[in-house]
Amino acid sequence: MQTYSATNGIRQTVPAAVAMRGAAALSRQESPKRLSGTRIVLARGDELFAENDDADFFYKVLSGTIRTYKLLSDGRRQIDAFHLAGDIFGLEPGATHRFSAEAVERCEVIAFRRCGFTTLAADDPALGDQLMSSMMVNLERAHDHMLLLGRKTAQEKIATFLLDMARRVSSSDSFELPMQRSDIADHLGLTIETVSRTLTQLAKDGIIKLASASRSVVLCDKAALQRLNA
Amino acid sequence: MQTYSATNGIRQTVPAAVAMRGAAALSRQESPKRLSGTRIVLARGDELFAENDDADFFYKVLSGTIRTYKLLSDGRRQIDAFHLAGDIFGLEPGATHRFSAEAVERCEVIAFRRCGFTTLAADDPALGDQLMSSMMVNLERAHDHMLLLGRKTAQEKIATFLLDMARRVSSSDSFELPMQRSDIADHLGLTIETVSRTLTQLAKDGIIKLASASRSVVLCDKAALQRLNA
DNA sequence: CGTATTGTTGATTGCAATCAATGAGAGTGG
DNA sequence: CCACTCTCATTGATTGCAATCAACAATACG
Repeated sequence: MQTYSATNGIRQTVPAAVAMRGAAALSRQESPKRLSGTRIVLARGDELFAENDDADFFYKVLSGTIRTYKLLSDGRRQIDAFHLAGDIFGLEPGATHRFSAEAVERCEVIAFRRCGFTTLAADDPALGDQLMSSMMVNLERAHDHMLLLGRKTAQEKIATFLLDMARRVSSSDSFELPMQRSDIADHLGLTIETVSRTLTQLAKDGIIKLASASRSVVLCDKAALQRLNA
Repeated sequence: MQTYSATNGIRQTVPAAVAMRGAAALSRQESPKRLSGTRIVLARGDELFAENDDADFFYKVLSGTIRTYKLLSDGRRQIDAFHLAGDIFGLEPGATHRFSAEAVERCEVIAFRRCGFTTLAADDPALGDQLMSSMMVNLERAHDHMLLLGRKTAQEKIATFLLDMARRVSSSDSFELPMQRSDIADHLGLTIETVSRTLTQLAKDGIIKLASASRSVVLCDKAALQRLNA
């Protein structure tokens, strides 16, 4: 069952409009010859799938940002990754998803029906390679992130995060963070207060600049950040 | 270049015997028809590969325990996984390994030469599925572990770890831990002192029993551990 | 313009890290 | 066989980083 987290924290059924949009796109675009996906548009906060949903599809981001996360029974959340344009996620070894996925901001994604991998690879070898490669990239990012979560200080976590986001969302050292402080906190294993304090401190030190809106960041001293990153 | 960590912490070239054994096995076992690997035997502490080594091979554990880990420049270590019999690891998106691998105890592994994935899958579809599946399992474990590292307390981390090890190394609730406290600490993002204290406390609470050698563990109250795990 | 949401800042607490010392085995050589 | 050493583990005292508690500011939104 598709659900999303409403702002009040209560889980509700996805608006019918979202489900319909998906279904319409499916019938319109599906082709027998080549693996093609269903285009889905998500608004900020919409849920794509939840933990324990059937994993009949996996996804590729066209635009926007998706967060995938797991929850503990008392509500503590760990965002294991932010998926940006081009990223593939949601491929599972079992029949159900082991984490949830939501739109951080307005997103377009393509849903691919999951099928036997070899059949798929035989049908389209390039896609097979791409999928395998994407799994390996996701795993590599997970390894890096485990090092961050297990062994880095708050300052080091923020420095790593900023460098990583700069590399992924922008060609320059100036960019807009797509997510809010609570998302950053739950990704880095911190609280929102610590995220805020640490960013403020880096700004005071002249290492970064924060705009008044505080979603836009300029990396003034990348070398200093990289020193915190090692 | 293959190296291993000597007990004094200085990295040395692998004993010629190990390298030779591998080479001999390779020429003896390699067959053009079916993908076959090189059997390698590792002693406790031997290094299989290091970060930035060429990733020409990936590995499957036959027996024993392998730890894969990353280091920060100042020596802080994060063990991202322990690999037990049947586990596959070391497959990389790039040309080099992004983490190191060492034997926690005496190990037998098979090294498979890495080659284009589709060629491989076309050659042996079952193996292709197995590889993809193993990547997905590794990624799933990584997700679970990120939740642990980012959001669980010391007690919860230990509880999760014990339940996981029990499931993987033993059919019963009584088993031997293959690794020492420092390995557990670097896997869970704790110090050895905290690992020790937490295990002692669980024993005092009657939830587990530790033998004098303190490597052997009995889970007396699995339900209590599972409560800490959720 | 008022309200809800998101972000910042300050005071204090608490969990796990650090510092320090001791204990328990395993292996070695006299 | 028994000191001796070395590694690994435990336990205690104290510190410190980030969490928690609390209040307020800024921004977005209907």
